[in-house]
Amino acid sequence: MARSASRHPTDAELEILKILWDHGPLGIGAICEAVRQHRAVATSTVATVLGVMMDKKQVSRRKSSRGFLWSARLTRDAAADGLTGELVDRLFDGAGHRLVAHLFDSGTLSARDVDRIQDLLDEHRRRAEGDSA
Amino acid sequence: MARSASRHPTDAELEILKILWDHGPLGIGAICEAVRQHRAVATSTVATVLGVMMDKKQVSRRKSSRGFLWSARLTRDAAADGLTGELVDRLFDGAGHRLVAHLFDSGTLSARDVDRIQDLLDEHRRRAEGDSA
DNA sequence: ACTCTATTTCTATAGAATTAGAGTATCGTC
DNA sequence: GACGATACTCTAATTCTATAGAAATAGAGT
Repeated sequence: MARSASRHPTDAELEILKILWDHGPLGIGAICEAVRQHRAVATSTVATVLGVMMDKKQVSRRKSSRGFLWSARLTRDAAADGLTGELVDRLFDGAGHRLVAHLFDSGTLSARDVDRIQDLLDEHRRRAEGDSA
Repeated sequence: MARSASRHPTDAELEILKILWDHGPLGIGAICEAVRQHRAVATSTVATVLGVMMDKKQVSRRKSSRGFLWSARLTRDAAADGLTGELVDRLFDGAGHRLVAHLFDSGTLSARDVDRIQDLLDEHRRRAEGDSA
């Protein structure tokens, strides 16, 4: 079988990555347990996905007394970068502000979201000035 | 779950949608021409994708003298909503401001992007005040 | 009307993602 | 040291996407 692939995590991969990001190194039993909070899945399914993720270097593993302990190797930020960048490229021709504009227009942002964005903006500006000074 | 994953446009579909959004109703020849600005593609390939898109109700068509004229039926905003929402759900647990936070942190925003976002924010605030006044 | 060519429809392929069954290995316990 | 539970590997079926060849169809021009 040819298991090479695309640079971004798929749905199944992302589901597992989130679990590993939130709850450190885990055995496959614990991973399955976490997935089963949301849906039924066979252990072998998770194992297969983990194998693919090893090939893609999204996870690493170390031997423990009982099987392996699995960890995320692709960081949350790196994944977010890749997936966000992909979206911006695919839909907004690479212009990040157009994604933000869409968020404002679509009404998916709460008032609190807007406040937080102002804070982010202020901090971003402050840092930019500090760098150039 | 038996995901019929086609809630959102795929890459090939999005490529065609963008062309139709930008240049109104087009015949298949013109669509192919536009795609071929970027890459080689067979006419039958585009036709097949258009057929799938008809099934998914992403496009409509009307008879013209020569074949059909194809139009986008899924709007740009609706597609952006769907794809952006999917990303926010998948990666940021539904919190839009976290997507924006990531954009700031990742350095993918230019200084001009930041300025534009401030404008968007100001306008958003103005509108919100206007509504409540 | 007949041919040329653009278009449409039908069928097929390869690759990927997702899923899981069956078999094998191994740890922990009695 | 045998046994049961857990974990790992191998193989495989299914579905979706992207792709295009071949055949059928239908304007357009002479």
